[in-house]
Amino acid sequence: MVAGNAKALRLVTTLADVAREADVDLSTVSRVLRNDPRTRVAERTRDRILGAAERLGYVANANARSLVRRQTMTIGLLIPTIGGFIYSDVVRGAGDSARERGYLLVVADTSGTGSAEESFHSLVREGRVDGLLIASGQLTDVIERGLTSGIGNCVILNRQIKGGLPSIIEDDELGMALGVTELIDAGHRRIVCLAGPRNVDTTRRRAKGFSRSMRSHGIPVSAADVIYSGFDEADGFSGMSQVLRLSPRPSAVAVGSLATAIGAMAACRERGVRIPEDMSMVAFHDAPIAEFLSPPLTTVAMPLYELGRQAMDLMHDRLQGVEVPQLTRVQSPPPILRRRRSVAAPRHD
Amino acid sequence: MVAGNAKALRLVTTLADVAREADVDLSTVSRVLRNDPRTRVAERTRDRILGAAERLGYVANANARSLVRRQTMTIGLLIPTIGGFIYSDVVRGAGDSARERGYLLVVADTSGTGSAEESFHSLVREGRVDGLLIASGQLTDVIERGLTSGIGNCVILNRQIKGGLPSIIEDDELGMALGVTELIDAGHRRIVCLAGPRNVDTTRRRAKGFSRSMRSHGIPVSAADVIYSGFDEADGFSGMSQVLRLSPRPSAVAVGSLATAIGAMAACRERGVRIPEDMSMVAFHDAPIAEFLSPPLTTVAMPLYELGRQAMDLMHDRLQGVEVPQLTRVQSPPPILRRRRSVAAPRHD
DNA sequence: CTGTTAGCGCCTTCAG
DNA sequence: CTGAAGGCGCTAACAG
Repeated sequence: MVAGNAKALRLVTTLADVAREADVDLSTVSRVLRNDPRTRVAERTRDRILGAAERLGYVANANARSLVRRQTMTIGLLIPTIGGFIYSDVVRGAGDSARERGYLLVVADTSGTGSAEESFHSLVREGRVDGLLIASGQLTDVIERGLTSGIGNCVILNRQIKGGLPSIIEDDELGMALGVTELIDAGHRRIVCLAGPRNVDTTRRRAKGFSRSMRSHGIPVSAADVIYSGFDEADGFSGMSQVLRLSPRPSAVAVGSLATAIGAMAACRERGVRIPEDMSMVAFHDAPIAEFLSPPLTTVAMPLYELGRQAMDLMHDRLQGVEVPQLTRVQSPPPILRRRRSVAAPRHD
Repeated sequence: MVAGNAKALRLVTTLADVAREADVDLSTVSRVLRNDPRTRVAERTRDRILGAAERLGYVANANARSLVRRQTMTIGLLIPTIGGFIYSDVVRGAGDSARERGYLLVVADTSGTGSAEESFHSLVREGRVDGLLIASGQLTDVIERGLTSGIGNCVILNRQIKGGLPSIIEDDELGMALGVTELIDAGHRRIVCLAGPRNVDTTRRRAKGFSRSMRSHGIPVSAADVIYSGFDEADGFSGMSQVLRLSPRPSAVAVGSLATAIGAMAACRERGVRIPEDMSMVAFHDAPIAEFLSPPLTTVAMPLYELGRQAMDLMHDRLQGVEVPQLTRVQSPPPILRRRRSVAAPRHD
C-alpha cells in the first residue's frame, strides 16, 4: 500500500509520458521539442507530439539535460552585498545578456562569513553553473591567494588579478579624472581624494585618476592628498571628518563611491561645512538617489550596465571556446559627468 | 585524432575515478562520501576512499545527484530589483537560514520585462530549485491572475495573496502605527500618509496602520489624508509636492518607504520647507543611509532579516512535509522606532 | 562490510 | 523519417 508510493507521486510529466501520449518513441519527442535541426520530422507526427506535450504541460528537466549535455545553461554572479547602489545595474546588464543568449543568471550574495567560498563551491565545483561572474572582492582575494581548482570559467568584474583569470574593468581612472577636472575647472586647487580601502585595485585606479588629473593641470599632489577609508556611509563620514581637520582645509573633495559621499556629506553638515559653498564635492558612481540629496550631488556615472553585459558577453565567448583576453576594458559609453549642485567656485581663491 | 575528444577532456573526477583509485566499488565510495548512516564501512577502506577522493579532488556533481534524489537542495529567491534598500536584509536572512540547513540560495532579479515569469519557469518548472521565495510583487500579480502550474513550493514574502499560496508578512500595520504615534506624541494633528502604490497589499496595510493610530488618538482621518504614489525617490518627490500644495498644509508626514522619504525630503528642500521645523517626517523602513541624511531620518526599522530567515524556515518545513499555514506573521522582534532628527513639535499648535 | 543492479530524465549515435 | 540502445554521474535497494 505504501510501496510504489515514490513512483505514484511523480507528478511531473517526462519525455516518456509525452511519447506514450503521442504514440511515438521518446527520442522522437526529444528531437521535436528541441527543434533538432539535423532531423526532419513528418508534419503529422510533429503536430501530434506538440499537442501531446502541450496537453500534458511538459517541461524538460534541467538536471537531466545538464547531466548529459554537460552544460547547465546557467551562469552565476557573485556580488558582495545585494543592496549596494552599483550592483543593480551590473545585474541587469548581465541578466539581459544572459537572457538574450538563452542563459539563466543566478546571483549569490557573499556578505555572510565564508559564504563567498561556499557559494563558489556549490555553484562551480558542484556543477550548478557553467561559469561564474565574480564581482565580489572578497572572493577575488581568496582566488588571488591560491584557490585554483575549478576556476576555469570565471570572469572577474572590475578588478585586475594576478594569475591569468580574465577580467573586465571600466576606466575608473578616466572616471575619477573627469570628476576631478570638474573641480579644477571650477577653480579649486586644494583638492583631496577620499578613496576607498587601501590596496584595493579599484581604489588604486581611482586614486591614480585623481593624481593624473591634478598633475596634468599643473597641481602638485602628495601621498597625503589621498585619504583611504572604506566604501560605505560610515567610512565616508569618518574619512571626511579627517579631511575637515586638515589644515589648510581643502576646498573640494573627490569621493570614491556614492555611499561614501553620502557619509561625507553628513560629516560636512555636522561640522557646519556647507556644500558647495564651503566644500565642493564630486562622487564616483551615480544612482537615482544622487538627484535627491542635499544638495543634489555631482557624480560620475560609470557604465555599470555595460560592465555587467559585457562581462556576460565575455563569459559567453569563453564558453564557446573563443579565446578571451586576460584583460578587457568596457567598451563605450564612457563615464558621464552628471553636473548637479555640489560643485561651486572656491571661496577664498 | 579529434574523435574521442569529448571523453578525453572530461576533467572532472567522478565516483568511478575515486573507486578505481581506491580499488573499491563506486557504491561504497558513494556511501562513505555521503556518510550514509545505514552502512558501516571498515576503517581501512574508508581511509583509502577518503584519501583517494582527496587526492583526486573529487566533488559530487549536483545535477546527477538532483536527478536521482529528486531534490536540488537549492532554493530560489525572486526580488524585483537588486539594489533596493530593503532586500539586502531579506537576502541575508534567507541565505543564513538556507546555509544552516544545507541549502543553497540563489537569487534572481525580476526587473527586466518578462523576466519574472521567465525566471520562475527556469527555476521552478525546469527543476533547478526545490522551492521559490517570492518577494517580487510583479510575479505575485501574475500568480494571482492565474499562473497555477508548478507553484507547489512557493512562499510569498510580505504580500497576502488569493489562492492558497502560503505567505509570510511582517506587521506593517503596527510598524506604520508606531511611526504615526511618534508624530502624534510630538504634538502633530494634521498628519498625512504618503503611501506607496494604490491597491498594493503592503500599501494597504501601512495605510491602515496610519488610520488606526490616528483614530485611536481621537484624530479624524479622511481618504484624502492618504496620498498614493510609488516606492522610489521620484515618486516620493512628486507625492510630497502634492502634500505641500495641500491647504491647510499638514505639519507632519508618514512616508511608506525609505526611498520615497528621500524623494520627499528633496521636495521639501526645494520648496524651502525645513525638516523638522516646518515639517516632521517618519519613514517606514530603515537602512544605514537614514543616519546620514539631512536631517537624519526617524524611521521604523522592520525585521526584514527575520522576514527572509523565517520565509526560508517556512519553505524548509514545507519541503519536509510539514503543514504550513496559509498566512504567517513574522515572529519577534517587533518593528523598532529609530528616533533621529526629522521629528519636532509642530510650529503653530 | 561491500559489490551488483537498476534506474533518475534526457540526449545522441546508429540502425532501419 | 523514426525507433532502439547506451550512457551522463549518482543513489538506493538488494544481495552476498
